[in-house]
Amino acid sequence: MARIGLKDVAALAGVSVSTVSRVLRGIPVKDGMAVQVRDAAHKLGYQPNGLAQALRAGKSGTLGLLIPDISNPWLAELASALEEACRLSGIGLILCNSGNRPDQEEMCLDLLWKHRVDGVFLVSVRGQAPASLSERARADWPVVAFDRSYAGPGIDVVMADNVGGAQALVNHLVSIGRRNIAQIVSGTGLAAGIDRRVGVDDALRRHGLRTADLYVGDFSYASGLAGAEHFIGRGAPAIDAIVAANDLMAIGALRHCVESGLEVPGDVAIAGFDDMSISSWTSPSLTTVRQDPELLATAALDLLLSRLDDAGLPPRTVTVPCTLKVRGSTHPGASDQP
Amino acid sequence: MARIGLKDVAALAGVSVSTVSRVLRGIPVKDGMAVQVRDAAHKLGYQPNGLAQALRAGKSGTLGLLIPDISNPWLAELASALEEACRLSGIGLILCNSGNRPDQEEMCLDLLWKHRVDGVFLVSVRGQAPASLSERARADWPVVAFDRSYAGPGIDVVMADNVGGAQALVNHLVSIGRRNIAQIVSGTGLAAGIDRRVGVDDALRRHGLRTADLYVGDFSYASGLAGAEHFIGRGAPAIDAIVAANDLMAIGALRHCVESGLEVPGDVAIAGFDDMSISSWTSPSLTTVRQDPELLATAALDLLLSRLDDAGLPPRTVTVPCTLKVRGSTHPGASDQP
DNA sequence: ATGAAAGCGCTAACAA
DNA sequence: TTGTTAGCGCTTTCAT
Repeated sequence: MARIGLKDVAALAGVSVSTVSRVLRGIPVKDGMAVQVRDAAHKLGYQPNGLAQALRAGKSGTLGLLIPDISNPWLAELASALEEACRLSGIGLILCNSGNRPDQEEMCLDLLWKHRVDGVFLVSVRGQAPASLSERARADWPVVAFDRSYAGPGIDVVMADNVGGAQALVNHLVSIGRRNIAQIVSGTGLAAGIDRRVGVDDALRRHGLRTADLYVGDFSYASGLAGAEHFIGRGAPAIDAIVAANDLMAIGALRHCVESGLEVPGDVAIAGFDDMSISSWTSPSLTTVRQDPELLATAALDLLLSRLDDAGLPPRTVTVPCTLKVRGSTHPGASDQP
Repeated sequence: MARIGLKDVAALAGVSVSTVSRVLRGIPVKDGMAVQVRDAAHKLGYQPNGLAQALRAGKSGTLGLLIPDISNPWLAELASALEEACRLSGIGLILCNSGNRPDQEEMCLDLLWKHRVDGVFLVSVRGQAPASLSERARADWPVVAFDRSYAGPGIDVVMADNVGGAQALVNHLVSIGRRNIAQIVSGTGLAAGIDRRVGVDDALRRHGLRTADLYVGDFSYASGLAGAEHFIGRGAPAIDAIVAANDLMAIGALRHCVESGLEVPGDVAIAGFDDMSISSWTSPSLTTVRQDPELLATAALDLLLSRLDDAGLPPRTVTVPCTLKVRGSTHPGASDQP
């Protein structure tokens, strides 16, 4: 059974394909003609072939999003926000997940390219542009990256104010009397991790303090668990606060502390970065720095749409502010704030 | 700057487009020709147009996945598993997220259809097939649904053994002495929720028990929180266990109990269904029934691939077994099992 | 207002 | 072995 095309509809309606095309595209035709054609189309269950349309038009009308790990709740929230922003603009969004594998990231870019998405939102695995991206750039493929280290010709960047957020967080910890602050940083090359560390170090310095202890994680729950174990594993902890470079690690650290019988925040305060919905589900709930997915998403979409309009635009970088969310893991009374 | 096509490569290499096409497709040509052509292609930065290829071939070589909520960690894990399974088979997978809105679900199906994915994995918002699906089915669009209520012509179904899993869970609770078991069920029309309730009710009956109390949720964390509040809100709880239809609700219930100062599992045991990675991050970690994403994913892919091979296959339903995961929320000693 | 025809970029059947 | 050509299904001049 062959697919139904414009031709079939035209035959049934007794007109030419161009007339059918016009009717379907809303271009004026003789009265009565429209209904007749639409009728035939409906009778045949006609569905336009988007491939042919896109091939003809030279664009697909959909955007792509590539994320490294769909199981990371914050990335899932960012994806949701982008999806929603695109929906409001009447644009389709398709998602690809690279599972944290650089090679798979290339494959996903190829897949999106193959489907000729008009532009790509890129959250990358590493702090280094995928090799194939420079080829694409040559072909004017608009890309918005969520990592400043990608900034380059034809690539716009949206990022949270990681440095400022981290500073605000440290100021908070100091204000509640913490002086021995340990850090769980990220060993991945991602700019977000680097900037957060810079922010923390900087703020500590301003308070005349230094990082009490350091653990290098990888943004995962497991590494947060390991980090806390490293800090408090042997005897009474010499630290009174742990700052993790993201919430996943903070939640891991929190769990280790709680399971070890420590009081949080009494013995040790714990804070993360991102603010995912699950971050307020812990007991105590997690103090964190929120990087708002909606804000990032709308900024990213604006960037992409404007570049779609004018490919000659210079590379731009937009920085979105963060918000400190004080909750139970640093402030006993604030246990249930959203 | 025009896009580079086969024609341009052909011109540069001084051959015809078909020769270029052959070289790129690995079809034997005269020695030396291949390198020369490949060279030209590389020099021009040629990238094949997947749209044209797919249009020509009548298929895109990629599959689609439509999920209702990317922020649901279990769905994210299912998506990962499908992605991985497809990757191993050398097939591309693109994802769409309907954000739990039925209208958006239709739009996503349209989007996937527009991109002419060769088949679709569908996790639906409701226990009712999207209207547009029946149109597609007419056009031989292979669909694998993760909900038995979608079973129909041209639609295969993969599901976990929800009834069996729920029964095993109740047997466990009874074996540890619980007799007053409350249920947080799901009010959505999804078959999974219905089946789990059937399994629980059935197992209770076999033990000569009945549901001690019931709350109707919606598979969300918030509704789990509300459910537990409903059960234990007023005075001492008359129940000694809570079974939720999924982990998200169980985690909500767990948090409410812990925050209320109850001992878990001492005062009340809590169990869920699904087994997401975050389910073992709670304190105590959550007893649950695992429906394995890998198992479901490989079964679903098998179904889809076989139907791609032979569209005439009758509708099939595959049921995958579940595994009881006993952890700290029902069994104090089991706190850290994976 | 409508139809014929060119062509988007590619592959495959057919010729040479 | 290689080139020519006819479409895949659609939109869009260009004639009519």
